[in-house]
Order: sequence, then C-alpha cells, then structure tokens
Amino acid sequence: MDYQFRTIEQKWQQYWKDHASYQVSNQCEKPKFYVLDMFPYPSGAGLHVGHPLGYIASDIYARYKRLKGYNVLHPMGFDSFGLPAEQYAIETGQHPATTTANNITTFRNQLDKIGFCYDWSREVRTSDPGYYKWTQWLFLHLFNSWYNRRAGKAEPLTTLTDAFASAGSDGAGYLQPGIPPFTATDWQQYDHKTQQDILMAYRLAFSTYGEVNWCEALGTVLANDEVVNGLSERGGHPVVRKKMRQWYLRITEYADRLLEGLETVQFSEPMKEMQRNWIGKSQGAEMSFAVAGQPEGTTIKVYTTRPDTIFGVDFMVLAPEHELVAQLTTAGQRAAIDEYLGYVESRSERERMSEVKQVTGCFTGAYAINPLSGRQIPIWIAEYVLAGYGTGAIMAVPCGDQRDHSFAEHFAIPITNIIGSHYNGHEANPTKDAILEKSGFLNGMLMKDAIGFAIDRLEADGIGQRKVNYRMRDAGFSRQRYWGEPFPITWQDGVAVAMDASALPLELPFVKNYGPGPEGEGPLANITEWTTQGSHRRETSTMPGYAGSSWYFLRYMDPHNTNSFCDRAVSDYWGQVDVYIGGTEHAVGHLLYSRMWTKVCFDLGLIGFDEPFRKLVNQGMIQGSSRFVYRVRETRQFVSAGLKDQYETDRIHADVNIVDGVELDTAAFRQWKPEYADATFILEDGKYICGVETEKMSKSKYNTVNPDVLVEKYGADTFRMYEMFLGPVEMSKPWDTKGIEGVHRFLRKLWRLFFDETKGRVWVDVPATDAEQKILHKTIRKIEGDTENFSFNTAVSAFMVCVNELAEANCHKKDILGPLLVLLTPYAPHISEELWQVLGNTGSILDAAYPVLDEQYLAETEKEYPISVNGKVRTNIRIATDLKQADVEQVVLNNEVVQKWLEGKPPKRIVFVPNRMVNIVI
RNA sequence: GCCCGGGUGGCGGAAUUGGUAGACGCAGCAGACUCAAAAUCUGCCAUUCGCAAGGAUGUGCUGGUUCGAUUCCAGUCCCGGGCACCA
Repeated sequence: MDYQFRTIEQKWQQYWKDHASYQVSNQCEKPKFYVLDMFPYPSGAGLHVGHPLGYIASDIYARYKRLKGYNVLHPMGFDSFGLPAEQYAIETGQHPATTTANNITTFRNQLDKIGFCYDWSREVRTSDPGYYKWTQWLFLHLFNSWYNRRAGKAEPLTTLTDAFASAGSDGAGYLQPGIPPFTATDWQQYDHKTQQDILMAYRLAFSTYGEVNWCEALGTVLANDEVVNGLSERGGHPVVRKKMRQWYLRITEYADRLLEGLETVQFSEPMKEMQRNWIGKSQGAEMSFAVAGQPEGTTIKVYTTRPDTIFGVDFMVLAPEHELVAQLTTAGQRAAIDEYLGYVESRSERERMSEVKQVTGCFTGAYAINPLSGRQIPIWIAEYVLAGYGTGAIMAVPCGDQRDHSFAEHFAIPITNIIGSHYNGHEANPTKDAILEKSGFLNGMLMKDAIGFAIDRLEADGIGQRKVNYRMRDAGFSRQRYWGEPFPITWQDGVAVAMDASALPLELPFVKNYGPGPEGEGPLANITEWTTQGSHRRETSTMPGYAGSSWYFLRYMDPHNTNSFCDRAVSDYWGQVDVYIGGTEHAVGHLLYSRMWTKVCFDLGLIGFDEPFRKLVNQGMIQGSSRFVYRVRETRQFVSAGLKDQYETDRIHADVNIVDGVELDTAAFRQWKPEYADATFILEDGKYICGVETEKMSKSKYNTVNPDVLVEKYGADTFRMYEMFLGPVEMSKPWDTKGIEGVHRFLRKLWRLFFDETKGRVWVDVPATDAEQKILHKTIRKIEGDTENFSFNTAVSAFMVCVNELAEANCHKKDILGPLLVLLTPYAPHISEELWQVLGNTGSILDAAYPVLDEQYLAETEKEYPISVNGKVRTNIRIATDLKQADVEQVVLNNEVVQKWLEGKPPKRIVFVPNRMVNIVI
C-alpha cells in the first residue's frame, strides 16, 4: 500500500466540505484568533505559484492556532474592482462583471485544490453590490464627518455646523486654507452654497481640484502605470498633467495618530519606517518673503526645517504651478517662463523628483527680500519644487543643500558660505554642527542651537512661526473609470449632495462602451439617463481600488448582515486582526488607508478598536526564473547556451514548463508553438541547455508556473511544504520547481513509517523508548517554536530530520507517530488526516490536542565542545555539561591537539562559554 | 534621485541573534538491489595545497571593533520592492 496522494487528498477535501469543518461561529467559548490574508485581485492569468506563498503560511498558522484551542477566523475573498478588468473590457467588449466572475471561479478552483482551511461561507467580493453598498455607506460617513482637532477625533458634521452657528469660524478650532474668518452671524447669513463650500473644506471625504495624467489623443485620464516616459503606454501619445475635479480623503488629519499607532502594533521595523517616511513629519518654520516691486501683502511663504541657514539663502525657487508665478514674472522673462512651463507640463511627478543629471529652471525676473538680512535674491521656478509639498516654494541654501548647490552652479548664482571651513566650495554640506558665519544675529552659534533661536526671532518679528509639516498628502479618492464603486453623490449648482443611505447601494449601471466620457470624465458620464437625476447630476467618477480593501477585514466578521456593515457585537468579539499576511508592495498605500478608515470608524463609534492589524507578517515575492533559447539569426536552428557565442543569435523566452532544470525538452518545444514545429537544435553533450535569468513572474515571459500542475503531479501536501521549504516567507526568491521532489520523497518516507510496500502495515502500538521519545520531543520543541515565529522553512527541515531519525531507529510506534501527525497537520493536512485515521482514531485530526513538550526527554549530560585556538577551531572534546570553568580548563589543556598548538607556552586567556565553546588565546 | 529590504557552495537555503559556516533539500559523482528500469538504500560533495596526516583561504567588496564577526560599526558595489491612478 503506497502513498496515493490523489485519492487521499480528494477524500479529505470532500470530508471537510461535507462536515463544514472550516465553518467558524461568531459565538464560542474558546478565545478568538483572526488570521487574515491580503485578498487577491482576480487577474485573468489565474493563480501562479507566487500567490499561495502567503496563503499557505497563514493557513499553517491558522490550523496551528486551532490545534492550540482557539476559535480561528480565517476568511478569503476577492478585491474584484480594478483597472485590468476594465482594460480587458475595452479590448474584448466583455463586461468586467462577467470576466471578473470567471476569473474568481478559476482562482477559487485553484485555491480549493491546495487544501486551505478558509471559511468560504464568509467570502466577500468588493465588486458585489451587497458589499459595495457598505463601502458607499462608509464613504457617506467620511463625507459627513470632519476632524475636530480639539477633540483629536472625527465627529459628525453636525458638531461643526453647530459650532459655526454659535462661534463662527473659531468654533472649528482651525481655519482651512482659502476660507476667510467669519462670525456666527456671518455663518447664519451665508447662502447655502457658501456654507457648503466652507463645509467641503472640513469634510473627511471632500472634493476639490487636483492634477491627473491627461492624454488628449485618447481623451482619457491615465494611471501612472499607463504612462511611460511621458507618453501613453497604449499608442505612445503625449501625456500632460491637467487639473480636474477630484475626490480626496483627508488622511493628513490622521498623520499624528497614524504615527502614534505604529507604536502599538507588531509590524517589522522597516515596515514602520517606511510608513513614518511616507508620513514624513518634520518640525521647522514657515516664513514669508516679500517681493521687491510688488504691492504689500504679496509674499512668498516657504517652509524650512533649517531656519538657521536663513542668511545663506541665495535664491528662491517656486514650483512652476505656484499661484504667484504669473504675477511675478517680468515682461522680459515672460517668454522664457512660458516655454519652461510648457516643458514642465509634460513631466511626471516621478520624473521631476528623480531628475538629477539635468538641472532645469527659469528665472522669473523678480526678486524676493530676505526678511532678516534685507538682501534681495532672485526668484526662480524649477521642476524639482513640487506644488503639493509644503508651500510649493523653497528658500535655496546652496552651501547646505546639494540640489540647491547644483542649481546655483548650473545657473551661475553666487553662493554664500555661512559655514566656513565646513563648506569646500564644490559640494553642499548639510551639517548641523558648524558654527555660523555671515549670519547676522546668528553669528558664532552652533547651527543646531540656532534653529530654535532663529524661529523665536521670526515669531517675535512677526515674519514667521513654528510649524510642523507632513510630507503625506491627502489621498486621491476618485478615478475617471468605470469598474469601481459609484459615488453616492449628486451635484446641484456646484454643491455635492449625499444620497440617502437608505437608497444604497447605488449600483453601477451597465454600459455598452467603456470609452471615456467628455472632458476626461469616466465612462459613466456617457449614460445621461443615469447621470441625470432631476436638477441633480450624478458624480461620474468611481472610487479607487483601495476603497473596498480599506475595510474588508470587518466585513468577513459579519458578511451576510444586511442591516449593518458589521454588527458592533460581532466586531467586539473578533476585534483586531491578530495576524495579517501580505506582500511588502502594500507596505504603505493599503495599510495606511485601512488604518485611517479604522480610526474613523473608531472615532464614530462604529467599532471598538482603532488599529486594524495587531501583527503584520510580510511575504516576499516569488520571482520567475526565466529560460532562454538562442535562435541562430534568420534560421530555425536553435543553439545550446554554451555554444551560442559561436553564432549570431536572438534570445527568446522558452516556457519554463518544458524545461527540466536548464535542459530543454526539444520535442515539447517543437509542439509548443507552430512556428517552432520544424526547429532544429545544436546540442552540447547531447543536451540543449537553456540560458537562465531571474525576472518578475509574468505570463509574457513564459516563466509562470501554475500550482495546479504541481498539485496534480505531487499532491497538495507536497506543494504546500515545498513552498514553505523554499526559504523564509518574508524573503523574495526565484521559483524553481526542481527541488519539489525532495519534499515529495519526505512524505513518502513518512508514509513508509506506517506501511511497507511488501509487508503492508508496519506501525505498531507498543510503548516507545526514551531515545524515540527524545526524537519526538526535540521535534515538538522545534516545530512549535518555528511555527510561532513563522519560520516555516526550518520547520519543514525539522520534520525531515525527525522522519530520517525515526527511519534510522526503525521506529514505527503509535506513541511517536500520533503526536508527529498532529504536529504535521498544519503543514500537510491531507496525509495527516489519512494516517491519523489509519492509527485508529475516529474523527478529524483538526481538533486533536497539540502535543505537549516534555523536557525530561531532552536532558543532556554531555556536550561536544568545539575547542578554538585564537578563534580557529582545532578540535572537539566531549565535556560534561555541569563542569565548572576551572575543570573545563584542565580538560582542555590536557588535550594533545591543544598542547600541540600551545607549543609549551602558557595560554594568555581561556574563554569558556558554557554550552557553546572554548577558546584558548595564546 | 529618495525610502525600505537582500547579497553565504553548482542551486534554494541553515546558523540557538557575537561562539564549530554550509543543517535540510535539489543537482552531481560512486556504489548496493534489479535481467533492466523505476523506486529505495549507502557513501562522497565550498575552494585550494597535500599520497595522507594536516594546513591555508572562504558568507558581494574595502576597512574597523572583538579572544572570536555571516552576525556589530563605517564606506562601497550589485539586485529586488515602493515613491501617492497597477493591485
């Protein structure tokens, strides 16, 4: 009786289905545990071996926690709105709902074969109206809330209107830019539109103008992804940045709480670091520079973290989009400025930030006046200053900032050195440790100390004030697209009106054509019968991908509730996600957005916790390992990699699935594509050897490996363990199918501990020896520790070691094998169930008790110590573990190898680290 | 360009966080079983010098700290991820 994995896996998958083994209740005596995967976007390409890496890891952990006695919530769903489906619709005319549903079916089938313990009764799909009803509902909460800075939390807008009515603009506690101060009476007398415009400046979800990538030729707004070198990916048409009305989430109000919240969660330090950098909190000063020859009140505001360098300012740079550019530009410079503005319009933000080789800019002709020194300095515009950062203007200090320095050199602007010998004349020095020179009242001060001193002076003189700045900007929340959640908003006379929550969901209407609407609006703008609602017009943008994914973890808790997005009692029971597993590519975007939504929900009393994910585990990417064949130019002859340099060849991707390691299956290659049917091969040593390169796993590179194929060939248990065996979950690594045999052999070897090919049953029910118990308990300790630490690759090797040792010891005893199976269940659930049943157990192993470590089997009395001389290991000696240092020294010095190295000299020192090593220094 | 991560045998990786570098597996080589093959089992397997015993070198590169560094520090090169409309 051999290991029939296909039969076994089908049998148990059916059993789990029939017994609803993975269905989880919201009421349970046991402590709860919530294990969550980042749900996938169901792409048309189906699942490849990279996807399940994190899913297997979380599945192992979820199963482990269940064995440890927890009520484990482990759901899965689909992030099913998104650009690719819409793009596919444009190309093929098929409705995204149809293709998405098909893709989900494919994903589901693939996932099912791997034997995950998901509770599929809780599946969510973000594109399902029953789901996005609640996304819209939450959007309305964001729209109808503002951030009360005094209270430090979001509140319903009614508290703001009440405050305005009783105290005017002071009632809010802060004035938004562009809103003039007003009294309570003013407020009451304002017309509806004025009031609404003011409220819009406070709403957590708000609409204003923002820049998009506009492609005139395609008549559409493009994603950054669709723009390559300033041209559209499709068609290569020019792309410029254009202002359009957009929706935003006021995430900046949460900047501090998003920072503070990081202290309460278990994310890796680099992950926290990335989020902190994204938020980019800095302390500094905002100050105003007057402009020579301009009316009083025309000032340029700059934000700087280094007010100590104020006397080193040699010029100012405005963002080309800065509102004062037109006003300041002198007649003589107008033509040059206009030309430069045309250039900048074609540059993406990314290009503008990363440009270092080529310095560009243009002089406006105007001069600003340094408020402290009175010096006049030229005002330039340059692409490296972005309108959205700080005030959109900087004071340039060439001796302290390299970009300013390059700019000054390039345009021959004289550089003032305020840091004496710390500046070498060739490159900027951003030090804070120099003593200031040529700096007026700051002369002789250490720069560090001068920062605060300078700000005090700015405040005293009324020129500027202390200011905390954030690099993070409010999050763009609208897309000029079809396949996303429609906004539950209509517009009337320029005022956004929220739909009544009772009318939700606002369903996405069917369209026939996915082309853009007029003026760059989304496809919905073409359906006038949908957009026209009496005197109102519906918002035609849709929400971005992260809308649905910002709160999905809550919906899993209560997925079928039609009265609430998630019942409060249920979210109180499940609480935070205990472990969240997903890729680092989501390190910032998705995590910050869902953290913000959670905080808003918390502030509004919808849930009882304000951080969604207690612990985050990052999974590395699985890269593709591409294989290449070399076609001799203008022939149908292919030459093996080792001989390719003797010919002029073209490199062509070969499908990794027809290559064994690096050896091409030439017959399969001929059948792969009609054009290769009559291919001939120039071999080396009788083989065709392929070239190898690690690239992103992608269909177009023919380096994707479908898990179905591997599951079919080796079984789900082998596949699961092999994915884990590849290396640490959090590290990226190339996929290579070659090693999977080893894991499969391990499972067969395990099987042979129970059954022999010829003898049949070999397992026995007799008491185990201490030596056998030691093998087991060593394994218990290792597996439990590794599983807790998400070190699944070392756990798999520990299983291998254990089975090797049991085979060596000829141990087939139930006492040992039973607990071993329980340890193995999370990793290889099918074979464990089968063998558990073989051992005579009734019921599923899913609910077995996790083995308990018994230390008595692990006690050691002796250890083999490595003996080093000057740090180099020279020999090993067995030494009793309880021996004291003096005795150890005696033993070691008596050793002949040690004596040989000592050459009769006395040692200078002997380092003895109990249970580790001995080092003799001579 | 900026931020984050990673570089260890032919390959994936291990190393109790400063204490025997290369566990486990793949590939390879040699052998056993077999008519043969598959499966299985045994042995070898970083580089280099040496018949051997044994020695030297070795964790991207250059330095430093230490009795001792894959591990800590400084610098540097290469690769991957993110940079706000891919998800």
